[in-house]
Amino acid sequence: MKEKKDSSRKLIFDKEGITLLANRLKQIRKEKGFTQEELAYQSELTLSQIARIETMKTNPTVSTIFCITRTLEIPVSELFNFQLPKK
Amino acid sequence: MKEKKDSSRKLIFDKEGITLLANRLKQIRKEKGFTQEELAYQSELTLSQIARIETMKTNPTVSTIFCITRTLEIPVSELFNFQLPKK
DNA sequence: TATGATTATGGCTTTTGTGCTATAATAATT
DNA sequence: AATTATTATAGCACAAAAGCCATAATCATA
Repeated sequence: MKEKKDSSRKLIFDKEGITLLANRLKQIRKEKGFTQEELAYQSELTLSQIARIETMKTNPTVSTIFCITRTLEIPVSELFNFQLPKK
Repeated sequence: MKEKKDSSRKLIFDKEGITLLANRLKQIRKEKGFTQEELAYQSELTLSQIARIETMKTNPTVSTIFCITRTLEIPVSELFNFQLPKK
């Protein structure tokens, strides 16, 4: 039988926002003196996941962000303290 | 052959943070006079996804959040303007 | 320049986010 | 009370997040 392709389905990957987030994370992490590995370990995430965020390879969930900001001891809003350009 | 169970693998679902986010979204959406459907449509998301966020059924990605804050015309940090309790 | 530390990447797997499509439940309005 | 608008829930499919593990690449610094 022919299957539906449903190829119109497209998930969002907001490159601009993800880039801004990546840069902000890298900046704050260094300011706080964490290596990616330390941040990962204390946040109970993997090193590869931290690296993927900082290199914009992934579109993290808010729970992941919450873990990170808890470790960095900053308000979540501080990690998102950037201007998202309007579409 | 016996297979590895790998049952230790657990993804994060930060219920506290997700609850705070849900409440904040609902509040701001109403203040701005959007229905869930209007917010979904203008954000190019589905109604079910907006409902799932507001009812804490999902752990949204940051790209989804970016779409929403663009529609609401607020900084991302405003949606995260809450105090995440430390673990 | 070699060595160690840190960051980046890649394959594979499992779980889950999100789309889609209905339908049910609840709130407003007439 | 009956309609209508809005919100919530549910099942299925697919794409992707994130775990795990290994290795490559880059950066410091002795």
